[in-house]
Amino acid sequence: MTVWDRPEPPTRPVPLDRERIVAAAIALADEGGLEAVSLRKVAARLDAGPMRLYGYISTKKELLDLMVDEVYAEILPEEQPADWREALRGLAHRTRQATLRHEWLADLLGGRPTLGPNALAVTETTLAALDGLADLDTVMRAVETVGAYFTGAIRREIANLRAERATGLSKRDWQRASGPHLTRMLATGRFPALAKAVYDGTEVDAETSFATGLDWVLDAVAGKLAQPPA
Amino acid sequence: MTVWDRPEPPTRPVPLDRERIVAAAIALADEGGLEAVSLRKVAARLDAGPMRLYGYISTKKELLDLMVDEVYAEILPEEQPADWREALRGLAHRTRQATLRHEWLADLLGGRPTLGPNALAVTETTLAALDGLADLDTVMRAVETVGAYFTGAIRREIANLRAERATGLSKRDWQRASGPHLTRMLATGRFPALAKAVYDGTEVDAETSFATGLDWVLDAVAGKLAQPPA
DNA sequence: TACTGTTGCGATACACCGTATTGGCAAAAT
DNA sequence: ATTTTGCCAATACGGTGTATCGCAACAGTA
Repeated sequence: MTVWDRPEPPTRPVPLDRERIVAAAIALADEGGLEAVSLRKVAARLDAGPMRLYGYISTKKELLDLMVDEVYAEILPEEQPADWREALRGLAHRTRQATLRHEWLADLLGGRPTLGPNALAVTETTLAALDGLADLDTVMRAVETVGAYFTGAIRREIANLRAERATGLSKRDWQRASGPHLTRMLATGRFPALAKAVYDGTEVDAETSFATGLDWVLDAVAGKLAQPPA
Repeated sequence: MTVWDRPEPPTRPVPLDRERIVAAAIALADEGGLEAVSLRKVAARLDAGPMRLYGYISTKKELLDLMVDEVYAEILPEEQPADWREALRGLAHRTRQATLRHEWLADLLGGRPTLGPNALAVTETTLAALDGLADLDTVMRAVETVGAYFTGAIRREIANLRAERATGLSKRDWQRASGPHLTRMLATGRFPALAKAVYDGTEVDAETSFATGLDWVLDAVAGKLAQPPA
């Protein structure tokens, strides 16, 4: 009896933990989107039966929450930002970059309150950067307003990106590619302003558009933070 | 043989159309959320077999798109708004109200480019209200920035609302209700700014918070629209 | 060492999903 | 009256999340 035909021992089960499970789920999602994440596939990637996961996770929703919080670790700034504006701008851009790396995050962003440790840490450093600049309510509103902006902007950006990817081409050709549908609609003449926008609009790249809108919002916040509490 | 025991004729199949299908789907979603919408249940509500729907709809995603566009009909303003600010503010508030009536909309908002006729009509009147106030690129950025804000804000509001509903109580009791988890986290002292925010923060109602953030963003837009094109 | 209790894992099972395929039946056409 | 056509229902398939259950390996005790 040689070594190589000795029957495998029944595959000593590799010990599992949340980290490994979450990592496997993220890998699947990065490769095939959120819809490629099923408990069965996650388990298979860890050489385990599906039910095994329930020892570490109580539901699929919980797994999704853990995935999100894991990505928040990438969003946490390396050092406490210098001023509030840099803190908020950095947060927005890091969130955007993380979402470009993990597109599935766009489907989850803002869908549920983020209470994981990493998300809390992100919120903490953000609040700390704004501490004392105005009364608490104003600070909260500032953070939430900026957060609402970049959350929505990122979602839209990913949505457009996917649509372009699906039809195959850039927004310029998009009017044609997006099918007869839109073209026909615009041709009806019922949407003159929209037609002008589609045909005459400059194609701006997503990042600058994101950054510009962000600066607008930050300008607005600056104005409100400056005012003394009523 | 009397009338009432005459055997039913084999249930003359009610003729179907997209409208009825979409209406049934929306009704289901209003009652039980998006996860209550399955082609089987929609069909059942119309006394039809599931496969029957495929004569009018080619995929479930398409049905969801149709549902969204149907709600955009509620968002369309009744009359062309007077000025740009009112146009954008109204759009934001109507979208929010529609989402409060159809909470599932929050799960779909911003998830996909909206190309249905009603959504296009909404975009059209919005663009028309801003037409000529600045160069096209600036106008587009204005619309997109405001849209990103209220999209994100609405999603967060619904997410919080669901969380509160799940734990049962208001945000004030939420720190306790949200389970040992958050409380323990805050008690670690690793999140001083966040703890202060949670414990000392005023509870502001969602609508004013939404409106305030919106006004900030509109102020910012006003500043940019005022500037002459570079 | 023999036996027993416990624990954790795998297999099985259930209800449901979106959708492809098939077959029969009623209406329309010949 | 017969054939053809078009639509609808039924069936089927491969997937999903999760409850249940039985077994096998280990721990502790006599």
